[in-house]
Amino acid sequence: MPGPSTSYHHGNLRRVLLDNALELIVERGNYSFTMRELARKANVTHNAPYRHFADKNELLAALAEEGFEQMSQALVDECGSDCGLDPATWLKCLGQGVVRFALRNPFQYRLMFGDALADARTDYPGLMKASEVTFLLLVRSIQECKQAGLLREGLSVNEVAIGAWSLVHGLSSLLLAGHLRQKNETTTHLLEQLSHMLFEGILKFGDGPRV
Amino acid sequence: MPGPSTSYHHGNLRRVLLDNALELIVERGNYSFTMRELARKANVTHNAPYRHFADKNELLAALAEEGFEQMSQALVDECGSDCGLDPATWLKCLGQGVVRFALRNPFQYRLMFGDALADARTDYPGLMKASEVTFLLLVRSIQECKQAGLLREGLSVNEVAIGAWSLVHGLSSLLLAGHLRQKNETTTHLLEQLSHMLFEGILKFGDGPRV
DNA sequence: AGAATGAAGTGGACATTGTCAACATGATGT
DNA sequence: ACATCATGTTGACAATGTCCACTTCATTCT
Repeated sequence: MPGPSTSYHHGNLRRVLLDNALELIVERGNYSFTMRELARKANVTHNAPYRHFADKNELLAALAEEGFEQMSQALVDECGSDCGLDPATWLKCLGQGVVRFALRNPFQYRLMFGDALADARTDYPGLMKASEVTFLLLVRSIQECKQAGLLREGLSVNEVAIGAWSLVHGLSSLLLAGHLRQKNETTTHLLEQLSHMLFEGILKFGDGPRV
Repeated sequence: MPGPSTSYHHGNLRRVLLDNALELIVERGNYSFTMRELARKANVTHNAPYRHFADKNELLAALAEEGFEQMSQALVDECGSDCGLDPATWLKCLGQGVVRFALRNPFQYRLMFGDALADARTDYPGLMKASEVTFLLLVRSIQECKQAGLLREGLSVNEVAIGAWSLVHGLSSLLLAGHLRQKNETTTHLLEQLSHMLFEGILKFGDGPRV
């Protein structure tokens, strides 16, 4: 039963903490919130949050994990969960989907790929797992390209996957960090040009998917 | 005169703070050092550091700025400060130089491109300037390519610059974050493959620089 | 030369935070 | 009915960032 809000046990604290944390991150553009602050916002004493997260990093890791899950979901929604007819088109959709997700959810994306967790990332198996699932989507689309004989000679699936991820993540990252003057070109135009560039680089017959 | 270390005025505090901060960052892999800690390490009272940096962020920004300056210097050292004979070779050298700098100075690179400063980046003009100087190196090499008639039809210098930066920064970032299993392939082999991929994508005659 | 100004460092006070230990509450299972 | 254990509470403590008033010293102005 959805609880009497006055009960001794909150019953929903973990979720509330995560939601409030993300809200504060978005509001302020940084990770400066404190655990005690979260406790106050949830009408709970200063130590209650620590029953759910050992420290702030563990909470951030949980947020990042959810971010990967949302991104995977968004990609499947937009591009389907496997190659339809044309694997190159699938790859293109996935790549552009990543950038769009980043622009739509800048703070989650930063959490997922940024250095807030840095080397500590490997301490959170759930997070590692969630990120690998996402990566695998892109890898599979490239495997399909290879099987369909679309890749240039001498290119391994792994190399192309790294190249595609680098391009896509690099663009997202630079856009979010404000390193790129957005100039006149709309983002969608830019996405088209870069997709084209990549496909010229990796596909046998250049020119990318004929859509 | 280089001072008696016992004098009331430290005389060199700013530099010492920066050096010690970077040392702590490298040691711990995060930005958890405190200002008071830096003060103790420099044999100075807890408020002295604030005469040089308004807060921790300003200190981090200063470190990032020096990082950009070092990277520019490294690139010029390795690749020269302008196109020698072949602009495509220059571009290739610069791109690979960025990745190598990132791998050599992972913590500085994270500081420069990571989200420690995030949106606050624009608050530090010196940092913005230093980063633009670095970016300009790559842009100039691409302008030279364009002038030499090497670029494919329909590709603007700006678009190619964004593509090249994205690829190069994305790779560096993913490598440092540990998102890529390094697998068998040595990094240098990977760099060659990705360079090749990019050049196939942007150059008229594919195949990249003939070196 | 001597005074004045201001940059750099000191010292103390205070609210806030993370952390630890002991305790209270209530849901769950046998 | 009772024991157990996850969840939340309470109180204490050292460390931190921040504010303010004070000191030291180098530079500049007259």
